[in-house]
Amino acid sequence: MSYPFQKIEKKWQAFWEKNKFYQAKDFDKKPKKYILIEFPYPSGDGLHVGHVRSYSALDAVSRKKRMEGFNVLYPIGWDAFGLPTENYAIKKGIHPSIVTKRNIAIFKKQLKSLGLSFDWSREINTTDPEYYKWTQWIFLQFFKHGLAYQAEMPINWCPSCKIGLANEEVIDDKCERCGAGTEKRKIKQWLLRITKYADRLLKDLDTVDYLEKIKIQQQNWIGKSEGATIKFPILMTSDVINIEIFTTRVDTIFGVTAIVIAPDHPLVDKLSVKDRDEVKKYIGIAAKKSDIERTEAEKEKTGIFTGSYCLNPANGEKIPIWVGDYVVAAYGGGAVMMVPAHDKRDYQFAKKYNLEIKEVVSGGNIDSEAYVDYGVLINSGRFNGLKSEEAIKKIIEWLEKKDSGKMTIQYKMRDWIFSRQHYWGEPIPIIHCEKCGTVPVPEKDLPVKLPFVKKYEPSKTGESPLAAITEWVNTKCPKCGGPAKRETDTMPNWAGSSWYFLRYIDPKNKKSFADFKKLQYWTPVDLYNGGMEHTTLHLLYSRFWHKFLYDIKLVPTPEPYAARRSHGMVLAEDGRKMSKSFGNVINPDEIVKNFGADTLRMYEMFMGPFDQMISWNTQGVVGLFRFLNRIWQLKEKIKIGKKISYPAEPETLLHKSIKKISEDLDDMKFNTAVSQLMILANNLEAREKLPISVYETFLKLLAPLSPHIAEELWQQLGHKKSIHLEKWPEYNSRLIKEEQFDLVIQINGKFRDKISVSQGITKEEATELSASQEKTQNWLKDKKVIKTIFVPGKLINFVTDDTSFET
RNA sequence: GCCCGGGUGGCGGAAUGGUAGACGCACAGGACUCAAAAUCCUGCGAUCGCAAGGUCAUGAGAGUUCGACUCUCUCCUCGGGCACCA
Repeated sequence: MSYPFQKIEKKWQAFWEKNKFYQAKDFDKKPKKYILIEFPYPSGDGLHVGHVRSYSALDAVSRKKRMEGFNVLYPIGWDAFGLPTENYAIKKGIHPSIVTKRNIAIFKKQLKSLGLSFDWSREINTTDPEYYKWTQWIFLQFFKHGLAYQAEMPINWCPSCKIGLANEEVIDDKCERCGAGTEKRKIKQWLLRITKYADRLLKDLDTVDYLEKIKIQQQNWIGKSEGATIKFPILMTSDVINIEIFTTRVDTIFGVTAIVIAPDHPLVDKLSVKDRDEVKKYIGIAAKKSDIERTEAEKEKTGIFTGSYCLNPANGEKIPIWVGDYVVAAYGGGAVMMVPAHDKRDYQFAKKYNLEIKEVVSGGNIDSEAYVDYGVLINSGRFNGLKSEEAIKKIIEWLEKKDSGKMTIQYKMRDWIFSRQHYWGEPIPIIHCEKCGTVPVPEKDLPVKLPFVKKYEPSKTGESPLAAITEWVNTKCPKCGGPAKRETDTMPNWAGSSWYFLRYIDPKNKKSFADFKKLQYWTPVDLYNGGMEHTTLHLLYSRFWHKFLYDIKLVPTPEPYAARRSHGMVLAEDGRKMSKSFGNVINPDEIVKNFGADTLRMYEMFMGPFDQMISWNTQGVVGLFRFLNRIWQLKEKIKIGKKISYPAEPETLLHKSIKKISEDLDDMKFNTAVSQLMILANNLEAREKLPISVYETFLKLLAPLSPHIAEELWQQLGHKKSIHLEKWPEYNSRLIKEEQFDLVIQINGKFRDKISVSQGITKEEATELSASQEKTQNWLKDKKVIKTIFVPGKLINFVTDDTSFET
């Protein structure tokens, strides 16, 4: 017979909800903790066991923090705009708003069956006009501060979704959402000027506690590099035009044997081209390819000579100008100087097209391969003999004086393309007037509600489906009152998620997105957990929005999240991703039904290190179910123990466990916390009598990870108050130290024996005692001890003169 | 090609310079049962040995150290990311 998990889980879930003690109190006297988990996208597939993993983990942290006396905010909501819903709606012929509503209802029911301590009173939904009103409002602030702008520019175009994609949304040459190959297309797009914040987004990483790998990834994404912009004047009869290139290796400038510009570089048209048709053909082919296709590493680099030349400002040499599709227009001005001797890619290119390879940094053998490291300059005129580092400084100074170059900082990060030609998103609150131009919708007219229409398929023209709703599009200009048209693009789903954590703080506010005093109380978020896949998109975007809001004095902190951790994905039993098409999806409802929410949660905490990817194992679930059943049986021991008085046992293991579990929960090492609970439970089980105080402490340690059974057993003891309102146990550091410990005896670093000795043993005592042991004497026979290493509280190691027999 | 993570029993993993394999799963033997399930007890890296015990073993190889799963280098391999970033 298993314990009645179904009954008790429902009972306590209802009890907790009725008594509202997971509701966070604004301005409470207790110190605050804001614990945040990425809110789910309510897809039609329902809750994934991966959701359960991170939500349970952060729930355990939240529950422990409450028990430690904090006023905890652990909220939840729905990130519901976006393509999956729209695609599903199109396929099934159901309006996205209805699909969303239905999916949320399913998710909510599933989440509630897990007994997570979310503050449901603060639930938010990005598709709620009361919510997206403020998303639009923030966009208007960006617009008013010149950080939102429109530009006609090449974008990634997905021919299947019929939508423009940000670079960030193109994965392996393919559309992130539908998997179709992308191509290039020019469309007028809204962009957010995230590059203006590049330096601060980079620098302020020093002020936050993120996992190191998250910081590294953000740093690499922002990609600051210091170098120089150099002007190469084009040799033409008429006016002086320069090609500006960016390089981090000015020290190799005397080795330049060509300049390569991107096919879409604006100067291409101005060059006097030798064989215009041929060049045009090359450019035409290049234009069709996506960035990733063009710049693919394995692919052979191609290019074509234009027929024009320019001058190397360093030595006055005549340099041919080429067009190469591996040069990206959006980075570093879309032109590079080619130094075959000292760049692998250039070397390859030069070999292919028979360009000169001119060595200017010594140290390698350029006959066989490019030498890319720093070295000493040669063939570089007055700079010969200088080391690369020094030469870079000197050459830039020199070029600066000649007005041929200057120090430049480049970032890899580009501005954020913010337009989507889709229905299921926040309308961009802009009105286009022929007379007044681009006019923001007055704030009093917000929200610009998404009109409810029957047809929401993307139009084949690439325009948003909203463009077809003439009665919505045609409006009056707020400035001049004349006829005008609404912007029909919508926002990407990153918009609503860029600031949602601020809305939890004041979810019902009608006057502002959140009251400043409340923001002062709750921000920054103390702990934010999410997937690694959001490190460079969502995490960076929301930091950007927050910094902007900070600059216009609407939020009190420069950074939104004080700490960021990440969880690993949960894969299927076969090691693949869970997917309907593989038929390997685990439905959390089934586990809850058969074993209970506590078992599911405990299993997911125990299955492996939280930050690593892991495969599901249904067999493993049983182990945790057994464990909870054994805990259920433990109470039988209490009845016996109560009647008899007994001497207090030294509670070393209990106190060690309190310490270990407390630290593990803080460090998000949930698997070893559960393991320690098992060790402690085994110990309690093995006892003749179980003191009630020890049992109660055990239940408290169990409570964050397995809240229902802990509550039930707690209240069975006659307590009227919830265990989740109890104080978290503290350990007594005196009780952790055992008087005796096992001293390990090593001979030449190998374990040979151990003896039980008292804590304060000195090196002399330990040496004498160990040496007198029979085993030790056998091992040391005929050998001379030349060194003795003593590590207090741990071991003693005898090093002998002859180790040949040992190794 | 570059960047970031991994690689430890049959399996998930533990141990961040000091007894490798905690804890759990699977498996085997036993108890209980008419029987099965559940539960409980015992064993469980490989190898030699009757045993005591020894030897080998943390992807491979080298190095540092009294001592290396842990630190350093080279390589292999799996996973993830990428925008050839000049």
